[in-house]
Amino acid sequence: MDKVYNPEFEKRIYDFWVKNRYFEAHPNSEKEPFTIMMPPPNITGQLHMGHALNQTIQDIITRFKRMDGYEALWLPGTDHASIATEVKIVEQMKKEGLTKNDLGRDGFLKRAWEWKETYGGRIVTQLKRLGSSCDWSKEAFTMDSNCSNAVVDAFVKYYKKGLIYRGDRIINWCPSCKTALSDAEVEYSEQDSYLWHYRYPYADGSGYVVIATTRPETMLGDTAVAVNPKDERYKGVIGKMLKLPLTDREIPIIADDYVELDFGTGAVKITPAHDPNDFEVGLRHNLDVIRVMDDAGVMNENAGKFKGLDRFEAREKIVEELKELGLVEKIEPYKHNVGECYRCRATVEPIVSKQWFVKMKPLAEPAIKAVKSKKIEFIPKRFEKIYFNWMENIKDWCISRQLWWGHRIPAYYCDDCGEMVVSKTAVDVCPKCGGKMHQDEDVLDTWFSSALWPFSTLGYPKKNKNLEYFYPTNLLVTAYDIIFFWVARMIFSGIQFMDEVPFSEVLIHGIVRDSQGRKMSKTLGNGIDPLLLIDKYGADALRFSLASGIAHGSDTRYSDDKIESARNFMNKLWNASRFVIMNLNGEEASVPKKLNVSDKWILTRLNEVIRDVTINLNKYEIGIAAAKLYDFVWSEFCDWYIESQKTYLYSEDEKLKSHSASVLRYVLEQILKLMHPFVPFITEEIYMNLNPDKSIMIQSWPIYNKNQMYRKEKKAFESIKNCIVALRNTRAEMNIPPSKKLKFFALPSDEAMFKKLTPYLTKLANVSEICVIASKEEVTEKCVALVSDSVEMFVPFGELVDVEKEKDRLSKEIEGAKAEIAKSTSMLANENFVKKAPEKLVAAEREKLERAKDKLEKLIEKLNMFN
RNA sequence: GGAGGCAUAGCUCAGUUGGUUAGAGCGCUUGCUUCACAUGCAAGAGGUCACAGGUUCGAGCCCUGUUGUCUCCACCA
Repeated sequence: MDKVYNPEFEKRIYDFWVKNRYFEAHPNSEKEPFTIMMPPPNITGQLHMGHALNQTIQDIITRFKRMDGYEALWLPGTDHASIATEVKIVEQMKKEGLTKNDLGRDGFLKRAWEWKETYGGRIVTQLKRLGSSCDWSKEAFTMDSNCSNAVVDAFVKYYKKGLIYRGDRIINWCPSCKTALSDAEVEYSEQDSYLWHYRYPYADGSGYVVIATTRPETMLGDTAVAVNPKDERYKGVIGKMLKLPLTDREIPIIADDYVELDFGTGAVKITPAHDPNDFEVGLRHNLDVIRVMDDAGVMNENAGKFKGLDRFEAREKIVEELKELGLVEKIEPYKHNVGECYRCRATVEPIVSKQWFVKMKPLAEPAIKAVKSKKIEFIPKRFEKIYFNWMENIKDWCISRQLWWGHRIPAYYCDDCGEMVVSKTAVDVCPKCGGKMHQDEDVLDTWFSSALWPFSTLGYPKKNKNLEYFYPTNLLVTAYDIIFFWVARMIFSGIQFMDEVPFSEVLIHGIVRDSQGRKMSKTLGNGIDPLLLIDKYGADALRFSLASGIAHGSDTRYSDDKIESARNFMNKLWNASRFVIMNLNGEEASVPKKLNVSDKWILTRLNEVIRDVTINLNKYEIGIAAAKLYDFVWSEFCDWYIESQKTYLYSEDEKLKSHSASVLRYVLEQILKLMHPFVPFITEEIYMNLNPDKSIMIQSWPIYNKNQMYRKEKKAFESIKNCIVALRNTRAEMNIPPSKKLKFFALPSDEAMFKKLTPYLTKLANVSEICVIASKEEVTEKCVALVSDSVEMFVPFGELVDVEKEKDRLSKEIEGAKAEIAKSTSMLANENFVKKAPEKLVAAEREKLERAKDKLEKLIEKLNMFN
């Protein structure tokens, strides 16, 4: 083994795992399944830190469950990402001077599939570098035949149940992508703008009404002005006609509760074709719907002389003309939220258009119930509130997209009579009039297919063994940003088509921010490429740094320090293993019958860690488990156990050497197994070094063994640790060089136990001689005295002792002991404490007080020795 | 407008159901090339647990309020 940890073995090991098909899961009646569906990354995607975190968490859980005896399936795949991919390809074509229409639908799709073949696998290759143990034999793609069948099946079933309809509604329109968007696909951001106040003159010339608007260009589509029926200011004018400026139309003043009394002027222009609220008002009052913009956001023929102008140019022009007409009352600076397309950032335009919708209320109801009844639990729980809030206020889901890349809507229209048929298979002839049928041009929202992911990937709608065995799945692991897009929709889809919720637990994690806490983004250029980190530090170091310090649902920060620290930990594990291996002489990992105090201590601690880490992992407390392992491996196994064993390993006694080597190997192998889910590569490399051709990833998870719990020896060893620390401490304070061997007198409380522990003292505190005494009278030299629970130590430093310094030190210790006594005394003097606190605690407090008193007494004696 | 998170050492964060003198990593200071590891070892400095109340024998933890900060949802033209 190399002296320094070098993760170059990662690729070899991953290939080994894949070759041996260790990641694959199959229906197995002997075992319970544990299934995780991977959130499918977009085929346009490049691995980023968010993926790395998401993958690390899923892989830790999958590997743990696999070792813990489950048939663990982690099913991977990719998403066709309809809009994102189409945008990318169109951009690419633009560079060649091509447009979608140049290629036509078939030509474009051919190109899109080629693009998918070229780039779609890139993200998958990248995921593999993280060590993800997913079952690649089941890899799915949202547009493969399985998933596409599921989409068509779901659409038709929804339609037959009356849960999908087609109609003219106001939807969010992206004039740049030229498609409808769902509500979830619009992101709002506050922008500086103006609130324009205009005069709309009465048709009879008797004056005017002032309206306020943030979007002057839509005025050309106004079909009314609304006021609140309770508004005294407008009591008499309801029903009167207004002359709509810049047009030859007249529009009525109507009364509607929707209008707020105290905002703006109390009079609102109503544009049903370009505002969701106005659309509703329009329905209530039977108003005309006049679209003034086309699909590209350019003013259309209804805009009169403004036709052909871009919407923002039109805004300026209209304001200018109104000014000239003297109809502008005032212009106030105003901040308001503007909706943007989540893909291309263009300002979204609410537009009335004919689209397909999923009726949400009937779907939301059982989906809410599923979480309320705890069939599904969110971890942490607070995200359930967010989920309920969304589900309870949900509006119908616009699912049609005016794109080509995606699942084409399985609806067919007759060219002659207009008859519509929704069908799983192509319909060429109209069942009504025999005319020619053509398929709907639109495709489905990309999230329509992802909503089916937990069962479409397992072969739905075909009944099969995988679906039967692995569905419903156990756990979904995702960041909080796609709860609405994805998690919620999977829940109602699962209930709808499988009659069962798709998973029982949803583990929500945060996002990875930069070292300053900012979101990583392309525009900020603060993104960190995980692949570069893997090259530099290794995937294990990246995984461990991500796993450390994460808590359910909270964000985490990336920093170079963190990953370096993780890499150093890998180096520590590597070198500890190297040390153990170097000292092996054919020993197996075994626990001898007769154990010494250090063995009993490390075994006790090992079992405590096994118990705790198992509990933590079962609760998905990955950050806590990682911290416990880090501390145990570094601060206990390496710093104390390995160090203590040197006294045996460097002795001449072959039996002692061999005994120590066996236990070291045993504990190390248990550690490797506990660490494996977190850092699979290094643990596999070391394990195979110890056990050629045996893979660690298919070994059993360590089991807590209460027969290896030795409380007395644990206490004894820990107390000797304290003595050693005290000696080192004193040495440092007294400026005694570490190389100088110490001699001292010891007055132990339990002599037999103390004698068992002296070898460690000798080795770890660099002590040459310990003279066990029965009474402090035997100490004649000038000494530094140390008091601990189990032993009093008198260290003759001779000339090196600085009397004043030592007196200071003792005085400080005395102060500490006094403070402790004072606190314990007052606690015990409190009747309520003695009466109400658990007996165990009161007893512990009494014992503590006794110990402190004893210590104080001894310390005072010591101090007196100097006076 | 509504909902939620966070506030603990210089920085990043732990702190499980309330119970020793509140911990770790990084950084800082000091000393060590001790035969697994300088990606290391040892020692040290550093905290009014945001603020104000309350519950309790006991509060970093539970409750109420305040302040700061971040996020999500809704959206009044």
